Order: sequence, then structure tokens, then C-alpha cells
Amino acid sequence: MGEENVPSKEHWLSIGEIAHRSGVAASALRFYEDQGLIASRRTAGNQRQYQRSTLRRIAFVQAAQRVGLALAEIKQALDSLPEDRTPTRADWSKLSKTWRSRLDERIEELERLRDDLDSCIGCGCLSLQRCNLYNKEDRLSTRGPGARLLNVGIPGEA
Amino acid sequence: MGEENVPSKEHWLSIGEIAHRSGVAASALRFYEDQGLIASRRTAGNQRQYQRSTLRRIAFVQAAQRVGLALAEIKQALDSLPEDRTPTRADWSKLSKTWRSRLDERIEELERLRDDLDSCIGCGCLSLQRCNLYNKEDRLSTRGPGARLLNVGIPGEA
DNA sequence: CCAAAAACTCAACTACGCTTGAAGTACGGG
DNA sequence: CCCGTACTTCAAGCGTAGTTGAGTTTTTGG
Repeated sequence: MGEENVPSKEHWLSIGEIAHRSGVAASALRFYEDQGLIASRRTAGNQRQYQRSTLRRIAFVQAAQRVGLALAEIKQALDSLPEDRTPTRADWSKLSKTWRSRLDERIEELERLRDDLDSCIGCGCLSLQRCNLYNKEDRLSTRGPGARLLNVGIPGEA
Repeated sequence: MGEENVPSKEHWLSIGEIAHRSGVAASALRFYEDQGLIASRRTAGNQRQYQRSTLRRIAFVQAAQRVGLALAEIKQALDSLPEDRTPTRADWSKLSKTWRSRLDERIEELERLRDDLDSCIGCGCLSLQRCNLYNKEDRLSTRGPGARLLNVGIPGEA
């Protein structure tokens, strides 16, 4: 032990290395930088150099995308994290709670949809008589039969 | 009884009526028509007229969008339905099975993500040591520590 | 030292699902 | 008959998340 603990002056990574290790295209990395999601310093010859921790940020971005966040929101989340210390459990916990509820909502919505779908299989649907999938709030039309269809609450989707 | 069963020469709806009743903008309806999702006939003066059943198709489109299908896929689904008869239980059942598995997959993915998130709250994550959320398939890098991150399987998302 | 590989910038392009605007036509009530 | 609202087409634009390509410079290895 010892050799691995040497603080050893941060070793910077080229965009190619980051791209390879993160699986994210260099063009996307430049794009992320434009968007303020990641940062780099430059060599004398103007080439980007990244800290190792950038890989974490990228992973974070990817995870957040899977949660369904837009890059702008991800940036906000990242900005809410401490500038350049490793985020603490508390930092992380706060963020993950937001994510969690996002996920929960989305999962619930999909489950509702799935259940409605199931009941539709039974009802021989598309005939539009009292079908959950269609008639979320039937009879909204000003007069006569016909529904204002499904436009109610698709949470999380402006 | 009887009055409601009169075949009563289909009564056609203007784009404005359809827009209002479906909650979908007229511009979107024209767009859907361009995309082959819905159809209309025209008046002598070239204005669109829709059958009532178009409201069903639109509802179908909306539901499918909630399932996560792209318009092109929705068109395929619609095309697989009988031209102009009301779809039968069997037609519907076939489609809904596809949807169902899409939904199941997506729900499962989100649940996995949620569980990983939970275990992360416990692990004080972002330090990148053996975290499920990050290290889906750790140590893929050619040498040394560092992971090819999270690029594994986001099913249903090309 | 020099070629090839890798990086740089900037603008333009992609795909999706629409919206917006301009210019013109149709429909319906008074 | 006329006015206002609703409709028509077509082209262009938007937001998101990048990719692609041209032309140039830097870095790396034999």
C-alpha cells in the first residue's frame, strides 16, 4: 500500500480518452461543454483536457437522461452541486429524491396506462363507449356526444 | 327506442370542431393528415371534413404517444387496422399486446433505475466506487480504472 | 523531420412534432 | 351584399440533442 495513495498531480484526459471511456462521442462532449454541463482546461495548443471527475459528471448526465431529464434540468442539478468538491451523501440524497419522485410519477403513469390497456383488451375498445383509455373526461364537448379526449394530465410533459 | 339507431347520413365535422373536441390544434391535425394518420374529405370549397370516427383515431394517436410510440409507428399500427370498419376486439388485442410489452419494458427499466437510485442514496454515490447507477459494466476501459459508463441497453431507445 | 492521427472551430444539417405567419378563399349571419 | 370568422396552402421556424463536414492546427511516433 502507498503507491496508489500518492496524490500524483491530477492526470488529465484528452477528449478522445473521455469519449472512449464514457462511450459518449467527442462531438457530444463539446456540445455538453457548450451547454455548461462539463468543463475543460486547454493545453498550450488549445486542446481540451478533462479531469477524471468529468467522467462522473458524464455518468451523472447519462443517468439523469435515463430518468427523463432534459439537459437544461441536468445542468441545474449539476449547478446545485458543490463546484469542485466531490458531492457528499447529502448533496446526492437531495438530488436523488427529486429524481425518485420523477421516476415514481412516470412509472405510475405508465402503469395506469397499462391497466387501462388491459381493461381495453376486455372491452373490445375503439368503439369508444366508456373506455378508460379514451374517455378520461368524457362529455366535455359543448354539446352532444363526443369527448375531449385524453388531453388531461400527461404529467411531466409540457 | 329506434330514434338512436337511425343510420342518419354521417354528419361530418370541420377541422375546428375536431380540434376543439379532441383538444388537438388544427395545425397538428393538418400535420397528422400529412403524415397519413388521419384522413378527411373536402367540401366544394376545399375545406376539410372529418368523420366522427376520426376522433377515435386521434384518441388512439394520443394514447399511443403516451405509450411512447413515434408518429411513424403509430401510423403503422393504424395502417394495420381495417380501413374503415370499426376495429374488432381481435384487432385491438393484437395492437395492445405490442403496446403492453413496450410499456412493460419501459416500466421495468424505470424501476431498475429507481432501485439503483435507492441503493445510491445509501452508498453516498458519485464517488463512483461500485455504484449500480454508474457502473453497469465496470472496467470496460482498455486499461486501468474507469468505466465505460451506462451505455448498456436503454431498450426501446435507438 | 515528417506523415498520420487526433484535435480544433464554425456552420450547417438531422429528426421529431409541431407552431407560426403570410396571403388568399370560403362560409354564415345580419 | 358584406363583414368577420374560419378555413386553405406553403414555407419557414422552434426546441432538443446532438452529428457531419470543411478547413486548419496540434500532437505523436517511426
